[in-house]
Amino acid sequence: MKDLLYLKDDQIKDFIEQIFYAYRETYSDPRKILKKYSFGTAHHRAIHIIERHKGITISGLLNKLKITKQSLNRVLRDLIKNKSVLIKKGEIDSRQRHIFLNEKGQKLFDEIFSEQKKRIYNALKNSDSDSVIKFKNVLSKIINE
Amino acid sequence: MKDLLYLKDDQIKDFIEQIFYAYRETYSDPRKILKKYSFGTAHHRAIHIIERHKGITISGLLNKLKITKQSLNRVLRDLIKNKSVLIKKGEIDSRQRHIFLNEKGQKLFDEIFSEQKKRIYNALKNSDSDSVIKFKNVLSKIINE
DNA sequence: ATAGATATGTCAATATAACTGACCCAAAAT
DNA sequence: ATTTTGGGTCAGTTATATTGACATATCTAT
Repeated sequence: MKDLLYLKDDQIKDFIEQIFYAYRETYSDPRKILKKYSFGTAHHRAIHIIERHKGITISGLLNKLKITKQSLNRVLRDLIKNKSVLIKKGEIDSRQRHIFLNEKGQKLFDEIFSEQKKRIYNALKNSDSDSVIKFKNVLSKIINE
Repeated sequence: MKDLLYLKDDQIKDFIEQIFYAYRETYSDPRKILKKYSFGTAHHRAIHIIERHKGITISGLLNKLKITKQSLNRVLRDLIKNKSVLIKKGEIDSRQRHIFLNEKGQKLFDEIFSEQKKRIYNALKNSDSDSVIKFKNVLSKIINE
């Protein structure tokens, strides 16, 4: 029989609490850097996804961020004004906009990432690869539930 | 030599993105229930921590939530007005306030939790206990970095 | 060609949750 | 007796999101 002790409510409650802390800490590390550019976490999240999904469209970004287009628009306007982000019209479908980080944006991303990286890197460097794989798998299952 | 392939930047960037999704999804599941009571995620987080740390003081709560006392005060005022939360003066140090969920608050918590539980439970039920333990360990390391 | 659907942009008002800064009181610690 | 600590509160502001309405250009299907 399967041992389901680890699925007791208290364990699940702990996970819910821990997921909150992990998110909060991971995303608060680069706040000083963001502040230098007068950006906030909303800008950070957009930059992160644009870097990971180069050329993503507006609706693609909306699906990942799960915010309204009005909210996204404010963020993108700031990033465009700052010349961190470049928008290209779609070649196949010219209604679409493809979003890229330009050189300035990539440098900003790198600066942000180097702050965030420390926490994750240090957490993982003493873990075996099996732990890391299993961590990733469970995390994916939580997201795709 | 240790295999550090899994510590490549792209892998770490993925984790940063995944942690955001995991947090967002986990905490958006019970929003409809919260809305019924005119509460938001700020109230939810407070309720969760009060349930997990019964009798916690104001400063204890502030340390866990990492918000200002002005912010916490708004949330607690709402919870007290709603009669979900009970405040007791400290017996040893009467400046302190110990915070508890009363019956109504516990019922609200249970309702919220049952919504959140599904996601975590389903994610974990088909994982072996080793995966769950390792997930927990890595998560802890990320928080305590 | 035209009608409808889709992708995006934008105006305005509002909500939520946080912040800073300034004070206050009561009780504990020194 | 004085200082420090734990907590409460007023006022104003900022960051990020929302709802709702409407506009424009382009693509798709008939």
